[in-house]
Amino acid sequence: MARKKIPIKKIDNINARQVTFSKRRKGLFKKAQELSTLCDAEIALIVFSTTSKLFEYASSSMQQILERRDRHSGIQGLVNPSIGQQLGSDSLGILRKEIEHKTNEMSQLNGEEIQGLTIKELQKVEELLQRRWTTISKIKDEKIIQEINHLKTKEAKLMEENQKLKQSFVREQRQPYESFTCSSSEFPPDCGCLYLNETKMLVQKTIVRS
Amino acid sequence: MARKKIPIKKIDNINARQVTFSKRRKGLFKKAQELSTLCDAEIALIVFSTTSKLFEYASSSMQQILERRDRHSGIQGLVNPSIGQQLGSDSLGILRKEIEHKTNEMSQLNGEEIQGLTIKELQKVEELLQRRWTTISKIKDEKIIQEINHLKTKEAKLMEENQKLKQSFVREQRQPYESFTCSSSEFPPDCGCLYLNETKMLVQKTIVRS
DNA sequence: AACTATTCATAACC
DNA sequence: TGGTTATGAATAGTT
Repeated sequence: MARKKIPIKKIDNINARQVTFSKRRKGLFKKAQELSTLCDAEIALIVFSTTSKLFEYASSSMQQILERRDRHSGIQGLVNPSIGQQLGSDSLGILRKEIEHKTNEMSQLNGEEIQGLTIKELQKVEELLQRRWTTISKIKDEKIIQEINHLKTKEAKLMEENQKLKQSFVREQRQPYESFTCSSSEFPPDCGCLYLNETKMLVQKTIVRS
Repeated sequence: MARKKIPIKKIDNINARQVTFSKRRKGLFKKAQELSTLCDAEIALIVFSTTSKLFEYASSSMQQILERRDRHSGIQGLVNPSIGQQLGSDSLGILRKEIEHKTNEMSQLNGEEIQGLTIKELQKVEELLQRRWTTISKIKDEKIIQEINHLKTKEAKLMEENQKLKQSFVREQRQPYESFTCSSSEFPPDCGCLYLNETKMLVQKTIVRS
């Protein structure tokens, strides 16, 4: 964009690259800030130079934005949509909306009047937000577990009915019905295993690192 | 930057704001990509629109870049980074104790060394811990959803088998099988709840601060 | 760091 | 939305 057009590929000359990095980085950050202001968008920008120096910009709090992204990514497309639309998906849909709503609520509280607060007030708000988050998190977990329990109940009923059907065959002196699905060994059915895996990952994520 | 210079402040007209957002966002992402290519920089860009839609760019892997940033911001060697990957057999109890131990370790570490840290360092630690929390929370959710999906799959299979059994009755000129409901459906002590408790303990020990 | 000659991005208009 | 254009901004090369 200047005296000459340059191809968009890695600049060979180290010095030129360094200069370009400085100039363009500055431009990029300015653009990010402008977009954020003009359009009321929440923006996080992280840049590592070749020399591993870190530059970052965040329209609000970097921490907050990354968390928001975590949640956003976490909620999307987690549920297998091909199976059982009739059952759990509605409650999960509600759950999804609830989380979204609460999250927005929090964002608003954060963004609005934060400038006029004293440190003590900020501490209180911080505490409040933290508590709200735990509450929401708890509610969410409970809902999901309700869903699991509901499914387990249904499974149990189905299995029982299934069993009785098979027994009916036997009673009727028929040849035993040949089972064709549900070799329950293909997937560890029990929560013990789930819990184990969960815990393991938990340990890794918590302790290992940095 | 066009027909007229506009002031950098929130655009009032909602429609105009939306248009500007689209255009400038595109420009911003292009610039980010160019900087990354030209200068061999690692870049992550996260944008939330006013409508909470997420747009993101990462020169490599977003997760990787965020982790790199964590590492960069984090205090090095604060936590003992060694724990075995092995974890063959049973021993929920052992695992639980290990978590407890490690968690205590962390608390102690936090408590002991906390005096020697500057405010900036404390902020970084705080941010790191919170991000870890969200990460764990996300992983947990994914696992639980997996469990739900698994149960749904199982349910579908059972229903199918059930259906075929019933059809067999019909084919055999029998009276249609009469559906029934079963009263007690017992599932094992719920892993979700157990896990949840575990998580909350961890969260409390991890997050409580300042 | 400045300074332009250029190219690029984009505000307004369709 | 999706294109066009006149103009303001960004910047590559130079000093």
